[in-house]
Amino acid sequence: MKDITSQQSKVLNCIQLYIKKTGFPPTRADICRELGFKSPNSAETHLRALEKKGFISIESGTSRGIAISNPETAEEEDLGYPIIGLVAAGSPTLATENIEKNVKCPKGFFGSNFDYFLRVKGLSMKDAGIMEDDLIAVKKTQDVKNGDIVIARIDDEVTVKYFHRHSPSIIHLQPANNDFSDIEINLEETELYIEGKSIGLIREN
Amino acid sequence: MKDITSQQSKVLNCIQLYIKKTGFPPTRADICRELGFKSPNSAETHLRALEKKGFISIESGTSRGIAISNPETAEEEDLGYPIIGLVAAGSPTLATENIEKNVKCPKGFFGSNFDYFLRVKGLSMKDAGIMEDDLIAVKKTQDVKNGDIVIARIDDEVTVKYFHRHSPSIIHLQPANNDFSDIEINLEETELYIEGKSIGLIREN
DNA sequence: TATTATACTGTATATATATTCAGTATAATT
DNA sequence: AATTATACTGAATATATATACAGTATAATA
Repeated sequence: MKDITSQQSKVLNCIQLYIKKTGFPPTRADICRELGFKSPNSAETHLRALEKKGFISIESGTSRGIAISNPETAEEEDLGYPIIGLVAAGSPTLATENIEKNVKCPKGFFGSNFDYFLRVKGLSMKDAGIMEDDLIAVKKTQDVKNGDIVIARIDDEVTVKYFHRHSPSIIHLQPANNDFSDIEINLEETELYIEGKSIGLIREN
Repeated sequence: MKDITSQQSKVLNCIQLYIKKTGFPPTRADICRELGFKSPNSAETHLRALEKKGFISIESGTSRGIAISNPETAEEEDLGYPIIGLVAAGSPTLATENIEKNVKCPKGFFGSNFDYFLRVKGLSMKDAGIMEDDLIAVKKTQDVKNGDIVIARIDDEVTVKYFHRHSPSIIHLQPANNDFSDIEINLEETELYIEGKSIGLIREN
C-alpha cells in the first residue's frame, strides 16, 4: 500500500466515520461539509487519489459508490509481538526464555511490518529520542542504509546505534549521545551481524 | 420487533447482501433488479414497511439512505484512537477536521486507558525523548502531579511540557530542552487549561 | 527546467435516485 | 362489508449526486 498524505488520511477517516454513523458512504458534498471544503471537486480529487493508492474503490456513475478496501483485517488471533530484553551479552533470539511478554499490536502498526520489540537499556541513543526501557519495533533485515537505526551484534554483544558504512569494510556504529563514542568496525577483523533495524518506538509511562 | 413477511424478509436480506458485497446500500432500482421486481415502487413500499416495523431506517431525500437497525450486532468495532495534530492555535478537539486518522491500538496498551494521540510539533521536549512527529498517548484528565508530562492550553495555544506546581497559584511548565525556557504561569493572571497528560508514546519511522 | 502530485475554489450538467401518483389484485382484520 | 396490509406494474418528476471543465497555487520530482 502506497503512502497516504495527511489530507487524504483525513478524507479516508471521514468516510469511515460517516459510514459508522449513518450506515452508508458520504457523497462528495457530505465530505466537503465534514471537512470544510467549499468545492465538491476537492472531495472528488482526494477520492481519486485514494482509489489510485488502493485505499478505496469507487463505483463509477453510482451515488455514494465508495467502498473501503479492506484487505481483510485478518483477525487471525494474534498473540502479539514478543518483547525481548536487550541483554548485555547474548543475542536477542526469539527463544521463549528471552521473551519478557507478548504485546498485542495491530499488524502494520508502524507502516511496515516488524518482528519483535526490543527493550532498550542505557542512554546511548538519547538524542534520537530513545530512552531507557523504551520498546523499539525491530524489523529483522540485513538491508540497512546509512542513517538507519540498527540493532547490531558484535561478539555476542547487542547494541542499538546509527549505521554508517564508510567503506566496503569499515562500518561506524554511532551513538546519539555525546557521552558515548563511535564504534568503528573493520569487517576484516571483527564480525558484525545486523539483527535488524528500528522502524518504530513505543514508550510506556 | 414486529413480524416480518417473507417478501419483506427477502428485501431485508437483499439489502444486507448488497452492503456486504458492495460496501454501500442499494437503490430502489437495485433491489428491483436483485429480486425481479419491475417497478421501483415495489421496493419503495417494502422499504416503508420495513422502516415502520423497525428493521431499517430511511434517510429521506438521500440516495441509498438505508441503514439497517441493528441494536444487537452493536459489536463496537473500534475504529481505534484518533490522531490529533498539535496545531499552534486552537485546542485539540476531537472534531472530525482535526483528526488526522484513526490508529487501531488495543485498549490498555499503555497500562492506563487514554483518549487520543497527539502529533508532536517542535523539539521542546527533546531531552525527554519526545521528538517531532511523535505520537503522545493522551489521557484526558485534570488530575496531574508534579513531574507529569502534560498537554496544556494557554490562550488557545497548546503545548506539551513538564508540570510543576510551585505554589497554589504559580505553575511552571518546563521544557526538556536547554534551548527553551520555563513558562511561569500565575493562575490569577493567566488562564491555564490542562487538556490531559501523557501516558505513553509512539514513534513511526 | 518541465512535469507531476497535491490541494483547493467555482460553475455547470447529465443522470442517478427518491418519491409521489394512479392503478390492479389478494388476503387478513375489524 | 369496509378497512387495512401486502404485493405488485407503470409513469412522471423534482432533486440529489457524480463528474467534467476551467482556474489558482505550492511542493516535489525528473
